[in-house]
Amino acid sequence: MTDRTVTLRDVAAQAGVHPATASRALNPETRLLVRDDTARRVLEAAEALGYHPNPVARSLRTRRSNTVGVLIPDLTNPLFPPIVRALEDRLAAAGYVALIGNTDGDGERERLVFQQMRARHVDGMVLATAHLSDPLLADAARGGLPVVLMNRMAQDHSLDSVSVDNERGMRMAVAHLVAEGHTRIAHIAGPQEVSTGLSRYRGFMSAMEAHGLEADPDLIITAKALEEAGLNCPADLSVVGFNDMPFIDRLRPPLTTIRFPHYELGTETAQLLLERIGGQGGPVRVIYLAPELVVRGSTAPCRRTG
Amino acid sequence: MTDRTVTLRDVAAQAGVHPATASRALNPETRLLVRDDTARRVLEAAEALGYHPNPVARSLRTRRSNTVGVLIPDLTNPLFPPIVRALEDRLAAAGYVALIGNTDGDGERERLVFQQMRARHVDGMVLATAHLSDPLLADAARGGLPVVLMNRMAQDHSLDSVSVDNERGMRMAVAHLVAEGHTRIAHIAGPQEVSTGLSRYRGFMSAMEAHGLEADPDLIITAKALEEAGLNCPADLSVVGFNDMPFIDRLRPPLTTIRFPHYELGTETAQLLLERIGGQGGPVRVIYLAPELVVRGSTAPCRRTG
DNA sequence: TTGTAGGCGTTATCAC
DNA sequence: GTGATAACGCCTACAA
Repeated sequence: MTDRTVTLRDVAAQAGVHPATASRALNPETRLLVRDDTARRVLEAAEALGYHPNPVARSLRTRRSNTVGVLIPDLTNPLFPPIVRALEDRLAAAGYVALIGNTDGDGERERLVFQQMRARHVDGMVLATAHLSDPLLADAARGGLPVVLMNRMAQDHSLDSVSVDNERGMRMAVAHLVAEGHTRIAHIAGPQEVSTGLSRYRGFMSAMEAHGLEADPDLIITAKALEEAGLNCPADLSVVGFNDMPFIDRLRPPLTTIRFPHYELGTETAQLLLERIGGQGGPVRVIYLAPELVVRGSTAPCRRTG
Repeated sequence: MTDRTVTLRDVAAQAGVHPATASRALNPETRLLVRDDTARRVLEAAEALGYHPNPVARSLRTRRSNTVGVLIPDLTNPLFPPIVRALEDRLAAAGYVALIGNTDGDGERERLVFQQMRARHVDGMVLATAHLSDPLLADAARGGLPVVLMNRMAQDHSLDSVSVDNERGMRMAVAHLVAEGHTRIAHIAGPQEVSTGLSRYRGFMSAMEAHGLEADPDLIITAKALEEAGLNCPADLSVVGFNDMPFIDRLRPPLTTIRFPHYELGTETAQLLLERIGGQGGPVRVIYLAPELVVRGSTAPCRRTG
């Protein structure tokens, strides 16, 4: 039993048919073109020889790599592991593998990695990076490469995207605080150049307005170091965080958060991309996933009100 | 400017040479076989046409995929993102990409994913999974597929491996507690079937012995729910954790931990694998990476002693 | 229903 | 130094 890799010819020879016939028998899509017992013979031969089709040869022929590129800023950002895990699970179920590229938010690296992945002939791309230049995207679209944006949207809604609903999440946070009797509500804002930061700001402002509260400009803060200012949470103030994470319930006090369905974000993205790769057309889809409010110890009724 | 993919023939035609010559000129390894100005002409033509070699065709011909399989239990285990990130960084620098497979510690899935990756003709494998059957490993070895174990070792040291030194880490933990005056030291043990659990147990026992302390069997515990038993840390007892993590310094009290160099674990593993893929022989290498003690608030001098 | 033939894009082995 | 040729393993018109 030598270890030479067994090829389609070997299977065909063993089954006493032509390689073309063996190919047809082995491929579920074309099996019906071949007589039943012939097919069976081929299948048996393949099994007996331990035949595995060479995906490289197949790719060269079919011009599909069963491979998908995924661009993220940084895998060690705790946001991404569940997303990537979900992507890989869903893709694997469809016979695809993901090539992960970390860009660290560097536009130049994004460009580079994007092109390397195109060079590797990925069948589609998932983009979770913020700065990717639109020329590149337009280029990909023109070349017919399916692209799905993840947790990020095209300004003009010109591309498929799957995101969590940051604006809605922020409204839930504000509503919760209002329900606890709070009226002086601050917003510690993230960078406004990326869509998540902007959505949250928008959500904050619209929620404040909806509740008839004034958003004090002095309470829209960009730094993040006020816990140590001698204030006690939740006695002196309530805090709602974004993005639930492991261990965040072990802080003192446990942090009330808006939890986003990150795993599902990956699943939905993969699903949409697979449909596009499969040739499914249709209008651009912009999908939002709803967040959830997880109430813990960092929020409490307002003392002045309660 | 039609969008047909530009191939080597196109470049050759443009440069007025034979495709074989163009190939030689384009490949750094063989460029010296071609006359300088010819090479330059080819390079210019390639540049002008925006030529990118087709890696699939190249793989088919050279039987190398520039691809590496990585089997881990679960990417969402916070241990793995830095490791995987490091692997990908180092591999990317060498022109390789990683295919990640999550196995959830399920032996059957491990087998399956392993074989799928072989079928995809990966050039090497990184295995961070515990249960992989040795027949499979032997099979891979026999087939000449480079394999490096990560954070796991072959019992008989028959395979390359890179691990953090759990035993040493445990000895550091015990030594720290002893230095604080503690003598009644418990060990909350992980599963003993995997090498990490066993190494830590061994380290614990040897350290206790080295310090002339008796390891009370009642204090070797496998469950993990004793913090809520009305004990105050660090007043009533000191605690040392394993595996430093984000946010673990925000617990109350901040957890003293043994920190392992996870990023470096990935880097070293990738490095070793790349060398093996590159045909570098030599004896089996078993590499250990040293841990570090990070003292925080969860350990304090023993009251009885101090 | 099955066989024939050609090509996917590249590189390796010959010649010249 | 360069060109011709074949082959990597597979798929798919087309012909029989």
